[in-house]
Amino acid sequence: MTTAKRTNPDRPDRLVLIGDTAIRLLVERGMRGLTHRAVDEGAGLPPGSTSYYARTRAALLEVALARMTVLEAGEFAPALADGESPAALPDDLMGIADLVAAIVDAAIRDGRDQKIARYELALEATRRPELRTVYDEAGAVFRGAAVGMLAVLGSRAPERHGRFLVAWCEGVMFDAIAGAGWATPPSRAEIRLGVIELLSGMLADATPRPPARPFGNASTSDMGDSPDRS
Amino acid sequence: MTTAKRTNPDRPDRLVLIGDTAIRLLVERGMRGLTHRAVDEGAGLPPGSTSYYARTRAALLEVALARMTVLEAGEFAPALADGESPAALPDDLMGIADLVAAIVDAAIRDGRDQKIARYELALEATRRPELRTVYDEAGAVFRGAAVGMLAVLGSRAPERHGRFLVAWCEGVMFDAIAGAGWATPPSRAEIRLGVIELLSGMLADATPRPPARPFGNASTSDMGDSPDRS
DNA sequence: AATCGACCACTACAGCCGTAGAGAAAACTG
DNA sequence: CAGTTTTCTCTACGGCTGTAGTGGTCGATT
Repeated sequence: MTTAKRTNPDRPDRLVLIGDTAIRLLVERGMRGLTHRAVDEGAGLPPGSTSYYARTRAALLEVALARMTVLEAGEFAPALADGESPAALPDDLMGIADLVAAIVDAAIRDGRDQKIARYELALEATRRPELRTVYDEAGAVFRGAAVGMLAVLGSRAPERHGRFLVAWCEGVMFDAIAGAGWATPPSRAEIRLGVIELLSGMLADATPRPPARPFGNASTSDMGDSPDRS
Repeated sequence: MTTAKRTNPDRPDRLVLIGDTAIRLLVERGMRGLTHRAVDEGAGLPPGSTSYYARTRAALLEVALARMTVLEAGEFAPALADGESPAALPDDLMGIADLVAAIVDAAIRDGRDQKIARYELALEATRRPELRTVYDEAGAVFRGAAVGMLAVLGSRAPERHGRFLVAWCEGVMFDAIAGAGWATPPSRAEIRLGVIELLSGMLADATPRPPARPFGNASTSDMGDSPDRS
């Protein structure tokens, strides 16, 4: 429907090259620097190619966003679940703090460009509903994992706590990457401390012993994955 | 030095009109929609006016950012300090939670446009050092207040805690405004709960009785928890 | 009162933008 | 190997963008 002409999997199509270049341009020059011709040039493609694969500008943005979703999914795959078993997630506070700190620290240090491009597209999605959809789906996965972890820890409000945990991470990352704290980003140890404090505040009145079953009792429906999924 | 021709206070100059219009365009159409001619049109000025007051595009961005700094300062003035007495800030956990929740809630609900423009400029500042400066100063004020409040509450690491409190707020706001949680922003009560949990987690090992002296305007020097640079 | 200088409106121009379409090249079919 | 369809390259065009410059208006100065 959008513009992706060929989804043939046996050719790693120019679309991913165009998407990667678009993301790079977004980071280096912002929304104003992302143009069809700039992508052609930046990707070493013959002039007009981008204009052919993404006829309109909206289509070009969708290509970039789609590519970014793929990249981000691949980024969290090793951390969240190697196969698709969420049981690989840690189930104690310290383990979760380690994991979260590792993810945030990595995002600040190595994933800076990724994040800037994401913010740029998030802002654009403010004005383009068609981007919003894709964007939200990606976020739901992340949040689902957080809700699941909070549930395992015995939180009495895993939905809200998971959401605020994600928000905390997002805020720390934004501050360190694009905010006023860019000059002195927090160390990984500081992040870890922060996560521990946040979680222990949330769990002050948690059920004393976390339930034995992996995940599964969040207030609303989706929240992550059921224990067994085919 | 930048481009502000006239800082004469007795004429509320076209510069503020231009700045306001630039901010509005930033929100409605993004960076790509902010052009000299669009500002002329949007502000009802004769064509060429914006191009005269802000000869280059960089100058136009600075006008917008300067105006936004003023607007934001005016926004927090009633909440933070009417004169400049920080003693008006609450000094107990619940009072602070109320204040923070009120600020964040207001930002999400009434200050959405303000925030979007701010994010847009923050991203641009990633690539323009001259914007960075102004931007950071505004953030420092906010963070300073947070550090002060945490110090009053007896935090053992007010620098870090204040910073993470601000980051938490920033994350909640971003999520609700431009992030995946835009559809269901948290209620003010939920935000309040979140702040209380965050603060109580930070203050688990706080000094039992908070010090009596009001603040101390912790800029960067004194109370860092880690051996950091000054 | 004439001059002068600041302030401002308007126009010009070179360059880049999104997008469309015509035609070349390649791939596929028989 | 001829024909046909798909995939791509290249060029064109109207419109918008940043920015500089030119001349006009108006108040202040002497």
